[in-house]
Amino acid sequence: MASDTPASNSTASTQEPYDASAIEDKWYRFWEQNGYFHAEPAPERTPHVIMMPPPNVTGRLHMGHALQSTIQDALTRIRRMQGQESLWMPGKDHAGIATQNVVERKLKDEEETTRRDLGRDKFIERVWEWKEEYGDIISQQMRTLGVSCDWDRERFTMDEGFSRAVQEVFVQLYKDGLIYRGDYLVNWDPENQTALSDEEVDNVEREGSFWHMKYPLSDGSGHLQIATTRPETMLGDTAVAVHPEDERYAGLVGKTVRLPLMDREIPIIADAYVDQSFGEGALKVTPAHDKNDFEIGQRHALEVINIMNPDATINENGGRYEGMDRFDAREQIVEDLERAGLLVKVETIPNTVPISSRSKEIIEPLISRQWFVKMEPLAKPAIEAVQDGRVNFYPERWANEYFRWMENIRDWCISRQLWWGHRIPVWYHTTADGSIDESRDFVVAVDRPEEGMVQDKDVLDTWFSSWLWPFATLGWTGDEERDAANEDLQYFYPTDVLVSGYDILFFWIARMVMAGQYFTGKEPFKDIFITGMVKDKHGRWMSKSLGNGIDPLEMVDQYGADAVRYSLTVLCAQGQDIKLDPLKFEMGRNFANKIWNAFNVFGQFMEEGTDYRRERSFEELELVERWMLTRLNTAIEEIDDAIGRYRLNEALSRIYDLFWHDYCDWYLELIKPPYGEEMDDDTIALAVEIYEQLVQLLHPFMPFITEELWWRLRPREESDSCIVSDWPEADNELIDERGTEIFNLMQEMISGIRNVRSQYNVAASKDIAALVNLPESYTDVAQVMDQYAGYFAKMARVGDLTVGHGLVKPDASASVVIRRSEVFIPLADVIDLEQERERLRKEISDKEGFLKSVQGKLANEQFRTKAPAAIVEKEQQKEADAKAELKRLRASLEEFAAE
RNA sequence: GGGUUCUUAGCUCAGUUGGUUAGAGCGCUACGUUGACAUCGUAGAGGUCGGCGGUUCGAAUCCGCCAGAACCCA
Repeated sequence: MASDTPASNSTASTQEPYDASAIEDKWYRFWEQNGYFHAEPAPERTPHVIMMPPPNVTGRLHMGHALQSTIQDALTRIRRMQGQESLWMPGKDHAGIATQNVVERKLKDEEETTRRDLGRDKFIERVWEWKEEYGDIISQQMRTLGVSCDWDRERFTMDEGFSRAVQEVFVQLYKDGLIYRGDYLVNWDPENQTALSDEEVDNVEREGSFWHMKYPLSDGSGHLQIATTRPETMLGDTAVAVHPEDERYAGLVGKTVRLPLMDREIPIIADAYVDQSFGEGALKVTPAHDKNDFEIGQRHALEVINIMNPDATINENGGRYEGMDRFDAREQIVEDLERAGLLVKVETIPNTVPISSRSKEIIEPLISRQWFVKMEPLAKPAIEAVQDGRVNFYPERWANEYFRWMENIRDWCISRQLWWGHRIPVWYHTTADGSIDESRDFVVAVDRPEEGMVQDKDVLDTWFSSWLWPFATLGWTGDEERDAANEDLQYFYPTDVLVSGYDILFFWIARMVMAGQYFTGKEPFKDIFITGMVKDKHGRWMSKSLGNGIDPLEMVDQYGADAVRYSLTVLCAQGQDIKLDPLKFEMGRNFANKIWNAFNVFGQFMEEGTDYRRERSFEELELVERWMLTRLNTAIEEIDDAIGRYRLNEALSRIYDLFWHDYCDWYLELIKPPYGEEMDDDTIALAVEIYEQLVQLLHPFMPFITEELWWRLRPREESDSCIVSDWPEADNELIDERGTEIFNLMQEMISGIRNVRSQYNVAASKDIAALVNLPESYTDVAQVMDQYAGYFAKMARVGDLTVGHGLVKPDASASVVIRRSEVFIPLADVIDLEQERERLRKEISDKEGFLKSVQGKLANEQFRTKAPAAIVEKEQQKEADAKAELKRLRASLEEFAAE
């Protein structure tokens, strides 16, 4: 079964730094070929399902993908190790405009041809060819990150079944009265010549000109002054509006003005929409080219004159400006107005301009016949789902954004004048010459209802397919019986958590909730984990134009996939954006190197092919071993808890700390045999056992190196693998509280001794003596410290340790005070009395400050009565400790003073 | 104009329900290479938690106002 033989448990220790590139590809192939990523309905297990936000087929891996994939993979791997049937469903989005643009550009560059030259069918064929050739690049790139998604189930929004589901959905919504067709003002992208939804338009603040011009009154009694940022739209003006309460214009309402350049008479109307204080207080009304004007036009039954062609040139309604581009026409019109003496002034003002998020072209509002989804009925239950906690946002605050959008929702323009996408399932009768017969009703149906009918030429918004992603990927058809018999759908849906960035909260996440509820009756996921966005190190968006992008593949190449994953995860805190400096990947690389080398500490003593595990009672373990197990088992609970709250950075930091600062810095240092001696098998056994659990805890985050190391720990079954090993469980039997307290005290003493050594520049190789003076009551502590005097020797080069009660401080010794205990370090040959006095004075002064703050609290009657007893007790303990320490510190100082 | 978030060590940032004179990584200083790791170790310096007020026995944490930054929506 295993097609790629894993490494033997080679224990050969290496002196080389860890080289990620040497192992990562191997393990990915191993996992994939052994089917570990694949999930199947398994009634005896609980499923865990994540739907990968499908990247565009045109996509290349960027840091945002890397971050989100890493998080999804970590969650998927954790649940898999916890025994759930963990499905991470990958796929890709056909990305209508983006893909069409890419192929059009290619046609132009390579063949100097256009889609129109080719014709629709040929063009679509070419897009499919392109998709086959290049559409898989991002999936290949994602593999380098180690993603464990179920590639066997990979779906594409244009797959046959998926496409059919999209059409079914359209038909159903139409039948339910939630889809309608109409002539409305839409966001028109002149570059792509298609309508866009409101969400695809970015409002960008720019500096713009504000032209003030005169509209002469028809009766010759003067003129009205009007200001606009888009003078060319005047060609389509059909009224001038003033505020009904504006006294300046009270007498003018009902009169008409003569529209300059067009020589057309248009009425002066009163409408409360007009802002009296803005500009001149008089508004030119162009119902065909402005959203607000459109509404004013409806209220006053104004004529609607469209002056623009789909390519944003002026059409036949624009008089002599016909054929000019909108911006050329603007210049010409301004010039003509000036020549006619009708231009009053030009101001420069900040102006919000709508930009197509696709082409970056300025959007033109245009009256156009399009298909819309009525959103309000869909929004209502989607709001309730979040209110009722059936769907939860992490972090919670995103719920507010969601509500705000949902509550102010506007109908969704879903038709696009593109060729690449799901064709709208609407059919028209034709006349004898083949053109659409407008006198007969259209038919909405997935399949051609009648020979000779033609299908609507437009396609649907890409998001109209991706909002079905959570269930359409599982084969949903909309047919109740068939869906009930669909095991995948029944088992895996609804899903558990969606991981995505806030940039597509409205486009996609919110709409998925709606679609899930409407078509399946269930919310598509329980949790929504919103990540921050990856920015450059100055906090700017990464973009091609700025050239500030950091290529994840390059980083993987340089630091290793595990390192990239580590750093991204640790930096991803609670929805904050990540300001990424490539140097951050050193954190991950260094950590990988650390654990790699840590293996050698015991690995060098291991014999190949030996399973060192053995039964030993907890009580008979060495102190540091019991302490390490206590740390581990305490940490596991905290790690599980953090994961449950989607605080992966916390969980991972905890593992890092445990591995580096507990396991490496203390545990390994203390179990190391003296130079030239062997490590005994019992010690190896436990070191391996703990190391294995650490490696497992780390595996979801750094899968490659942990898989490699896992295999080196002992002989494994071929069918086994770290990726499917059992997630460590906290064991309360393996906690030694008293031992841990004593060990902690020893740690503090060792730190103190090291501090003294460092202060007096005692050579690292020089042995020193130390006397540990303990309170009378610490009989067990004295016994343990005596027993483990070796720890002081190893960690602080204390060659001669005395442990006892009531010990007298030797002359010329430094002292370290820890609560009620102290350590004397005789340093006759090196000690500098004045320096030691200074050190003690500083400690005394620090401690006094501390004591003062504690006593301040305790002196407060309110604190004693109102604070919880446990808190008060804690403060009392602190006071007692501080007093004891001060007493000893002062005594030491006095001794020196006497010398 | 409305909303959200952020402001903590030189830099980048953690800090769950308010309760140790605040933590990490990097950087900095000193020392260190008789074998796990210099992608390292040991020790250390460095912060009145943006400002002002309030609530509270107690505030980096909760509330209000102000200043600055970013984003979303109009």
